[in-house]
Amino acid sequence: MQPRRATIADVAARANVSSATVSRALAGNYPVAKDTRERIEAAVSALGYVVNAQARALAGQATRTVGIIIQEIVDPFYAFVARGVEQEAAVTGRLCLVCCTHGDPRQELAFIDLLHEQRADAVILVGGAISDKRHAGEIMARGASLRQHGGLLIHCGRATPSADIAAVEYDNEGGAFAATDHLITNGHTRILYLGGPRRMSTSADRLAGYKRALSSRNLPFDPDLVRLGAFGQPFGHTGMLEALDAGLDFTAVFAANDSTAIGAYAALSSRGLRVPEDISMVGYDDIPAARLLKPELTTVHVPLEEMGRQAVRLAAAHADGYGGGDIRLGTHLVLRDSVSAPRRKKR
Amino acid sequence: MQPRRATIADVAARANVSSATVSRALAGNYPVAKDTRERIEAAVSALGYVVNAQARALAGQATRTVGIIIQEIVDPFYAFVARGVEQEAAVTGRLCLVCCTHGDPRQELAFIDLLHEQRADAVILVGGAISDKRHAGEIMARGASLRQHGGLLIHCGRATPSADIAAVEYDNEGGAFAATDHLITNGHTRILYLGGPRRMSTSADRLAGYKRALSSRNLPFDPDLVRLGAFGQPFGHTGMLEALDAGLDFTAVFAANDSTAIGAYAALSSRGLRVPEDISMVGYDDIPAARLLKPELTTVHVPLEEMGRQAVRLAAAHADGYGGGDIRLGTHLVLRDSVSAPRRKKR
DNA sequence: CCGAATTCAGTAAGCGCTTGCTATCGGTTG
DNA sequence: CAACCGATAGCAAGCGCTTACTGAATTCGG
Repeated sequence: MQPRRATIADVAARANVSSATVSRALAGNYPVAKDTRERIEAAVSALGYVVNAQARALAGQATRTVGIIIQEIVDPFYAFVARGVEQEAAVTGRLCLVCCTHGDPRQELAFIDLLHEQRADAVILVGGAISDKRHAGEIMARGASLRQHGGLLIHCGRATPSADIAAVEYDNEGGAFAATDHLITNGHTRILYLGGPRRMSTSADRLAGYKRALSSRNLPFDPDLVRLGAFGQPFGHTGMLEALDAGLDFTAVFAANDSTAIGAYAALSSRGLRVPEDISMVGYDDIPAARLLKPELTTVHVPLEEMGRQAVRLAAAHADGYGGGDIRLGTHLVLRDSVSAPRRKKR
Repeated sequence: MQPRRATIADVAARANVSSATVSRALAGNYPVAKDTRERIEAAVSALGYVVNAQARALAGQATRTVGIIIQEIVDPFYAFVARGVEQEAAVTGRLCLVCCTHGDPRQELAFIDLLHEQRADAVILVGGAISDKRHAGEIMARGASLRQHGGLLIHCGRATPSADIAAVEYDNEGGAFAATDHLITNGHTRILYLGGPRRMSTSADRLAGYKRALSSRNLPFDPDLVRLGAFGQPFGHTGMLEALDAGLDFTAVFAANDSTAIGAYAALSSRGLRVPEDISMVGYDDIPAARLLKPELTTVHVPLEEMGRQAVRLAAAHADGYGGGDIRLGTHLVLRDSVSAPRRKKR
């Protein structure tokens, strides 16, 4: 049906040279006489020739491809990391494959395999993982296999269980510490920790920071003030409502991430409670929506894009044979308007 | 350095069969004795064999890949389309390459070429384009080339200038008409049209809907009430401020998209004006942030994800030889809280 | 004016996988 | 009992491109 796609041989024939010469003229990595080059270029455009990346890759060139595996492309947390990856990939002349697991760990494994088959220079795994021994084992095996074959598995903001897996981390626990400490500094002593899945490293680290802040100020840790469930608006809403209905005594809430805070805001407002007059709140991640909230949300900034960029740099370094070590980026609290001193004489 | 990557030949040797048999056992599209299959599977895992997608593609298999070209991955408008594409791609067993142009038309062309080289089944171009004859010509040429080679260029929410380019559109003008009409129904006669780049089809269509609504109600069109500039929060903010400072007489604003509306909200609030008591507002796109605003934004819903899905279906149909026609989806107004009747005796 | 360096082009051997065709073998038929 | 058949397996020809090697001009130092 379609006219057979032009190959390098067709171009060569039309330009009266050998295919080797065409290849070299196209790659530009070998001297080719100007006259010859022009004839080749003419033939290329006359034929509408488009090189076949597959064939090129097969014949020994690197694929110049990185894969990124995230949960959700519309979730700003992942989107920003992806943007960093995409940016840096473009800068280093690579293509970027984006895969979304929608939270399914098996998908995660399947995508790693897929990207391995695609001979991606690196596959970047973003975000916390459920803490599951078996799954971690599967991941490790793939990390080893990838590395053995010249590729690289990179964890981005996820605990790294193996030397075969590179990592770009951020100071998750430290951010949580800072956030909690800020609340304490403002006079809060009863702080609700709201949201985040139970068995996920990201959650666990944030909770750890919260606890450490409490204890470093000699405040008691009250397990009742920890309401775990999930990241995200829905849980933020219901979780907040439940905390309120349970008659818990608290003057501030540390939301496990900004989305959770958004849900919590709504819940509070539906009960006629104001932020920060009645309840102070801090979030985590510093997604753009944090500034859309009224009052604007005080939250912990995570260098999402930069993490993505660093991951690709790691990949590039690895591909070039430099063995860069793991990377750890800082987080910091962004002060906005959702925190104030607790009301006197609460009740 | 690394142990040479195992090939199908290695597996074949270890399993005492020919590479053809291994290939067939792996593909599962040809009878292979159970015993043989098992030996092959054992060899595969013993060797840690991973098929080479490049070689497979070269040897005649389709690449099962779609490419999507968007401006910005963190912009919800694009992210939702991308999500639809990604979802449907996953369902049909395809890989999805995401490329971001950051608004540079040359990047757009470069990415089309890149994806063509990758032999993507389809390349999906999302969002309005600047209206530039020359650029449109370049795109058309690539659309033709792609189609000639068995691929397909698909425009998603962008005017389609050529029969070689497939399209998934949405009723952009109709949505704008509905939004404006809604404002008029609520008693507004002086409506500010705010935002959107000058020479972009998306902008133009929305403005056209605005004008048609006006004229269908016999209201005069006042060019002063049209403030074009760009999509996005920054312009929404400055544009709104300028309109206010110019002493323009209006009681409602139709923001070219939700981001613009977000900026406009902020500008209004910084001048002590309330929505909708002082000024009513409608947006366009219905991104999640529209519900984060207070009051929640009345806006036009665009079936972003569905557009992405449809685009991939179109691609799949094309790859299978069915020539599906272009697709056009509807839009509808989502009523929330940002519109009310204009204040009596304005001044 | 000669051997050596330099420039440019061609030959051909793969890269790893799929697949059309052929070959083998233990039954089936009529 | 011979012609056949279905189920399996192997052979070998590519898919389109890169890249050692080689070879032939051309240029250049001395």
